[in-house]
Amino acid sequence: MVHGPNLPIPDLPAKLRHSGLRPTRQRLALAKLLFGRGHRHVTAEDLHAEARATGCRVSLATVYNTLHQFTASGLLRSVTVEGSRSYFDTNTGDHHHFYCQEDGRLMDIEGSAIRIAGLPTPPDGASVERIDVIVRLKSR
Amino acid sequence: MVHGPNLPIPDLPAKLRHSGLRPTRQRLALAKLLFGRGHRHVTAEDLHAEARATGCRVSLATVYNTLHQFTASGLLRSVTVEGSRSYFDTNTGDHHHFYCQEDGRLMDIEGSAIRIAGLPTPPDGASVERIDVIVRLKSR
DNA sequence: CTGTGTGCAAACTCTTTGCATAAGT
DNA sequence: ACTTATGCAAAGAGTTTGCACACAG
Repeated sequence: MVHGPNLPIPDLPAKLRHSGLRPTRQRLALAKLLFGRGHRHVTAEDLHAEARATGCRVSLATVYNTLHQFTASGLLRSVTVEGSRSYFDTNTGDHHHFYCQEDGRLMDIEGSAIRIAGLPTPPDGASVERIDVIVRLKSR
Repeated sequence: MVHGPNLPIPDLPAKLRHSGLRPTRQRLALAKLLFGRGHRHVTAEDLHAEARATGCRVSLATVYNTLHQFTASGLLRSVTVEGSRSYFDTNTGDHHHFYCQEDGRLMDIEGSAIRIAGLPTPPDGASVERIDVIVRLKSR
């Protein structure tokens, strides 16, 4: 959790403006859902459904556009765990994921918790951009 | 590399039969491309194109079916690196991947090379099925 | 023969795009 | 006003499915 349950909502219009995005009604509504409290992992469909449920009229295309704009601005990070769906993660810091295959849920693993040793040097001319660790879970 | 460049081709019909799959012309042709020499990372499109190039008449649907059957039988393993494409890996042993984002190429990292420390205990009722490490590369 | 596998084309899912309309500054 | 964002619907990529025909045992 980044904000406690009842802390003041961060200044979302400023956050968007700071990323060069106009704080439109739709973007603000989506930002509120995404950043309003704690970290989240959402798919476009998830967020679209949530937005509609809270009465915000927004199209799925706009949700996709917005998620990509937020990702490009560094407000979100995308997580790939399986082919079909794309997940977007409000935690843009150093961390990894548990992935529950049964229900398709993601959980953060603190980046500082995991230490990776013995990584070979990358091929010539290439450098490491990021390391993603996905711990796939099955229910026992 | 698992077989040297000119070692005898493994007994593919037996390999398939052992997995409960009838060694049909198409499956044998695909198995030969996949397992004929060394480890490979292919997409369905890749394999389909290769098969056609070597004169094997096989449909894309059959390539998908075959890749999934091989995966279910443990002859292949699927690797997810980004939403759109699915990769299939002939290396079913313990290992991880370099992923070159520019050209979409995968390279194996020996499983014994990497050591992961500090993994938190999985949530209650869940156990670790597999850990995937993807080292994303950018060209420098 | 008998049942499994294959090819084709159509369906399906998730995602992106084009263009007219609406909204922000 | 002027520019950027949105909605809709259609297109697009990758993958899957249904069914008649073909082939392996």
